[in-house]
Parts: sequence; C-alpha cells; structure tokens
Amino acid sequence: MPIKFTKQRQMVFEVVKEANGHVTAEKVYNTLKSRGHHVGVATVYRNLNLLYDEHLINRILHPDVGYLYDVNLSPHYHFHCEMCNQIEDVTDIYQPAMDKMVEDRLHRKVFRHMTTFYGVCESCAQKEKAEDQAV
Amino acid sequence: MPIKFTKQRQMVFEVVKEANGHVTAEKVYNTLKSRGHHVGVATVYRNLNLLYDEHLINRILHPDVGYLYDVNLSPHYHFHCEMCNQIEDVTDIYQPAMDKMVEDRLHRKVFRHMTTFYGVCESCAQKEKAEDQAV
DNA sequence: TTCGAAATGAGAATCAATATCATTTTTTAT
DNA sequence: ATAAAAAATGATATTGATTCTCATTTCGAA
Repeated sequence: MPIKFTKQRQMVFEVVKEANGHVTAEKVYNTLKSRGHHVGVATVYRNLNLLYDEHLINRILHPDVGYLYDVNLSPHYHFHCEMCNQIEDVTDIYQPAMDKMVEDRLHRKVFRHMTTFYGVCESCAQKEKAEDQAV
Repeated sequence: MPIKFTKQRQMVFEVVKEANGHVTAEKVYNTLKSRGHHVGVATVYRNLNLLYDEHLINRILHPDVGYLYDVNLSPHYHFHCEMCNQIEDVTDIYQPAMDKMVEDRLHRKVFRHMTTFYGVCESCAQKEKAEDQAV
C-alpha cells in the first residue's frame, strides 16, 4: 500500500525535495515556519523518520549538525570538507561489488554501504591559498 | 613534541586499549569508576578527543550510542548489524585507490575515507532462522 | 622553588532528538 | 453518510551525549 500523505507530511517532503541538498530537520522546520505553515517540531522529526523508513528520502549522520536529509536516492558517496564541514555528493563511483566482497569474506548478509571521503573543498582550498600569499 | 601524559590521560588510554573493541566514553568512565579511579566525565571526554586529535586512537560515529573509540589505527572498514546495532571491524579490504579516484574526479584534496557496511550479523541471522522454524 | 600554563573535576548548559498525551484528523465498517 | 477506531498532530517535557564554565590542582621549565 502506498504511504498516506497528510498535509504536513507532504510539506515536509516538499521542502526536502526543493532543498535538493543536505538539510537538517531544524532547517525544514524553519523553512515551513517562514512560509506561515506552523508544523510542530515533533511532526517534522516524525515525518522525516517515516520518509526515511519508507525509502522516500535518504539521510547521513553529520558529526556536528546531526542528521542531514536528502532526496538523492541513487547510491552515492559523500565528501566532507574538514575545514568548513560542508557535505557534497560524490556520484558515479559507487562500488556495488564491495558488498559482495564483504558478504563472501564475513559470511554475512550485506545490504549496502556508506562511504564518506574527508578532505578540503574547493572554496576552502582557495581561502588557504590566499592566506598563504598574504604571509 | 610528544603529548604530555597525566595520570588520568594514561588511564583513559589504557581502558580503550584493553577494551580492544568499540567503547563509548560512558563505558570508559564507568570502567574507571568501577576500579576506584574517580576521573571526571569531562576529563574522559576531553582526553578521548585529545587522543583522537593526536591520532593515538580512532573513532566512529554510531547513530544510537554516539562516538565509539578504538585503538585499531590501521585503515579498516566497519560492519553495522541492522538488527542488534553491533559494530564489527572489516579488515584487509581497504581501498586506498578510492581516495585518488575522488581527488581526480572532484579536483579536491582527499585525505581518507570511512566506509560502513550494513547488514545482519551472524548471531542475529541465527536468531532469525530459529524464529522462522518456530513458525 | 617558583611561576605560568595546562589539566582536572563538579556541575551547569547545550542541543538534537524523542516521549508524552490531550486534541484533531483520517480511515474503516456499518 | 456517520459513528467508532486508528493514526497523526502539536505543545511541551524529557532524554542523553557532549561541551562549557570556572575554581582548584598539577605539571614542567626556568
């Protein structure tokens, strides 16, 4: 059966879709509030969890800001800038064979994997360069 | 200069080493307390952070229990059981070439990556099988 | 040994996320 | 439709991991 959509659930989903990036629950809540739609905090969290459980949205756990929600459902990796802590998607290099490899090695069922790369993003690299020249 | 070792820092480090698995800060705190060493909570957290920053211990972020600390410094992956939420190490398949691949693709500095596989561990798989037979 | 920097500990504060529970909305069966 | 049952909502309290504050203690170099 298809998931039931209340007004609030629909709106939460819309905001995540529009954002088209990585949004926090708080951001979703504030966006709705700024549009005059008073959806309670609990409802925002409940619905994000539900949408995630139903595989309608994706999420990653960010060490600083908690969960980040995303509509990109195609398997992909993430890049985490260690200077500004921003997250970017890394597409097109997903390795499904890795799951099989771990299954064979550990003799366990493996459904998927998540990978995050750590480095320095473009804008932070430029800032660094500018500072170096200033010295 | 080498990191300075106070009594408390030494003890925190020892407990993580002994555990030889994935321990929470709380576990470290309680272990020390049960041994009669009253190290404050803040001190435990401060030292775990410091040891991590100094690359003397490793850590991963677990969605349910927060950070898990570990002395295994050699690059490795993790396996997360979706039923019991236990973590296991996955060794010997670390792919350093992935970092280079992302560097070339995104034109960004990449230092390392972290990967977690999601599936069902051995003991949970057995429980499932037993339950299926009971039906 | 002494002075200054670093570390400690107790407890308060923070902050994302969840729980509680009365009220409202939606669904189902009649 | 309409009433009873189930699910969802929202306001608020609570949790739980982690960090902050700050007075006191310890450490380490001169």
